[in-house]
Amino acid sequence: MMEAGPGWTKERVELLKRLWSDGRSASQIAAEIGGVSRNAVIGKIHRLGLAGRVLKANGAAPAGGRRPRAETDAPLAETPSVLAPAPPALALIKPHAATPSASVALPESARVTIMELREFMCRWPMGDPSTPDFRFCGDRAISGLPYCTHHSRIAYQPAAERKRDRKVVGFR
DNA sequence: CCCTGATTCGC
DNA sequence: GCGAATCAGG
Repeated sequence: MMEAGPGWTKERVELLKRLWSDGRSASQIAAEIGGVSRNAVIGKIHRLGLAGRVLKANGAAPAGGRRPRAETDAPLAETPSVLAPAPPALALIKPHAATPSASVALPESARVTIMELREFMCRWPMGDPSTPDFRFCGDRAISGLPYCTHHSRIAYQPAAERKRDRKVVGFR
């Protein structure tokens, strides 16, 4: 008894396929199946030919991919960074009234001033820039993006998803 | 700082 | 075939 080395049995592969097609991430699947790492899951996915869950008709950038194992010391090319998400309505920061008032009641949970903003903090504006209680979200931002996961979803809503969600989000 | 999948290559 | 290490990117 006790299967010592549970390889990719039929059942495990089936579970893998089901979870993957269900939209679960590799790490989640790995945790679900157990005994395997996220890399193992991804590797198996590829060997099964299930990779590329979301195919882009445009044949967009391969997104990811290790270099051909050579020229490790290639000069860093400066990426143009064309991404300009344009925050909801933050374009009018008046120079006046930037003084922090003391009698302002604001939740201390993840809400920071511009001085407290760090690179990995969410820059989602909260409140009116002209009022003293103007703060930023301050939650942990996605690396490379100015917003946290929650606000990134709001800022970068895909056209397909935007159609369904017609709720006005507004800042808070 | 966290995460995602993609690829390579020794085993 | 397997998956850790590494890579690119959000």
